[in-house]
Amino acid sequence: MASETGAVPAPQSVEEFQERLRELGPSLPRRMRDCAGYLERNVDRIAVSTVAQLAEGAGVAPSAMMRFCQVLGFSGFSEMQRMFREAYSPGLPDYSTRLELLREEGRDSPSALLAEFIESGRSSLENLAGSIEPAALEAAVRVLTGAGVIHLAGLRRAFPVAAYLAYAFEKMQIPAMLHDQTGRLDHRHAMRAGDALLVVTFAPYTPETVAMAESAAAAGLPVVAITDRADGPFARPGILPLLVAEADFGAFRALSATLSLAIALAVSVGTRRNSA
Amino acid sequence: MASETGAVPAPQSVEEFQERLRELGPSLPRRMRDCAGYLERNVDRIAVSTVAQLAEGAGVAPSAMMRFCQVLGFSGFSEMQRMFREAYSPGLPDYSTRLELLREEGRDSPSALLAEFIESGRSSLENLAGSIEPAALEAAVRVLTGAGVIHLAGLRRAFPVAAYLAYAFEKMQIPAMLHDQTGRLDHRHAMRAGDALLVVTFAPYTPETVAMAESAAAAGLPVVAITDRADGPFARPGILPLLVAEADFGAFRALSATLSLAIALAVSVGTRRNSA
DNA sequence: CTCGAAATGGAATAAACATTCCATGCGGGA
DNA sequence: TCCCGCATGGAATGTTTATTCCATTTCGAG
Repeated sequence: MASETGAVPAPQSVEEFQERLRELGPSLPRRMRDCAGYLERNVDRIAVSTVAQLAEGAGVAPSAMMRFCQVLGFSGFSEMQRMFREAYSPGLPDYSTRLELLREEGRDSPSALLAEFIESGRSSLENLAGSIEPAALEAAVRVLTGAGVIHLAGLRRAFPVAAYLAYAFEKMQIPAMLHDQTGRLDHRHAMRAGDALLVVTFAPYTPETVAMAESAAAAGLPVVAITDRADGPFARPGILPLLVAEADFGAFRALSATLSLAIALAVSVGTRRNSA
Repeated sequence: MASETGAVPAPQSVEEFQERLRELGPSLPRRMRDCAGYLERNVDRIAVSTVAQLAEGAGVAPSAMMRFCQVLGFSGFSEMQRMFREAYSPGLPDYSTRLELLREEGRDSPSALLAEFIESGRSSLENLAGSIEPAALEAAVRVLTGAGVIHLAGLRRAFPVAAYLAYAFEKMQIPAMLHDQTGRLDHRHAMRAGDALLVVTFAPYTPETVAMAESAAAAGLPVVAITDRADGPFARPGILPLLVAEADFGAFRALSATLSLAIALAVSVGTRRNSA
């Protein structure tokens, strides 16, 4: 019985586990597929649940869940759970403890404030991971890769993002121009056919930035907009919105998610252009 | 037996739990103190361990660990563990699954790249939470709160941070000046007695920024430096370094931690100045 | 429609586990 | 020094949980 088809070697890590789930997902009988689906969507619960709880969540009998573990190559549920319990630490090992300690410095202390910004940054990042549309991102990269000069616009609190994009493009030797309104100079006529515009702006939108996006779109240039609302002034043809919901604390936000998105966009474009 | 001293109400959340641990830590018998100490340092393992495992880790008998749970106000270990297992979800519900999905778009896809930046951002934030010195932060806030004009310097990849600080201070109506080197104009003589300088720079340091910090320090102005290495040019009297280790992915970093620190600093200063 | 193989759910069994109880040890006060 | 009371560890117990087995159902091929 050693060389049977079912004698698979059993996943050694959470990554292998997820891979296995998806690779044999479709070829499985119905109840097994229910198990696979539920576990895939609730990997994080495996370490802290009983067979019965997971089975109920998946809508199957406990024995079905058991058999599923064995199909995956484990000797049983316990062995599988052991793997998850051991791999459990890296998540937030003493992260919340650290935050706790920072907060304890006092209600209005700088440390407590920092803890809040760290926390909102973290939740913004998680949110971004779940809400970004890979297809939209891919489309944006394609548009910018094909452009002659990439024009960058972003003012007020969006300015740091635009500035960082300008730095990154320059580093990668990609033609880009930052429209920073120095001297109130409006360089919109620097945008020529074949160029593209990348704007960054959040509600309430800065009029100058919106105007620039509209004039570019009217001229037929492709426009990519990093923004925070789907119903803003960028819901019109010719403009490709990339949504990022940044959690703010008080009147300010830490821009973690926005900058991550921006830099990923820039590096993708850079990689693709320089390898062509 | 309702009004006995030992009839404590039992913690309802992880925070309350930690608080309770610390408040009755010193007053406990030896073995109980061992339990408290070990649990405090391994809060994250409680949800995924058995009594026996925790007891062994703490170097006590299982029954001692049991009694400790009851001292805390729980009916037993199971009740305590239930609390931790339930409180466990909010952290990363399907966060790692989302990242996994993003990565699967393809090795060099924009989504996969974004996932990497999100991940390094998150780890930078966690790192910052653990490495920041509340005392140093407090000192920096005090220095900047007492200053006349706050001068801001940061070029190249540090420029977005300096720019965001300038935006935040302006919003809060705090006198600040961004030294952005437009027109190669060096405004260092705008720094007068009573002012302070806040610089942002990372290794390899931009010479202009370093020079500005040195000239300010030489003139006796207080200088706060947001930077990434303790052994840089800011290891000298008169300069207060705030260290932030930003994980970078490839040649770029997402600046999440740096910006969080910067904005926390700015808001702290703003709050304190405007309430005075 | 019929047969056979695979799948399924539920009940029975076995293992792991939490919890309690009690005998023993240890330290502090008289 | 002796005694009392609390603290402690280990064994016994009862409960929860995993696991296996088997009767029944479902599905697909002929």
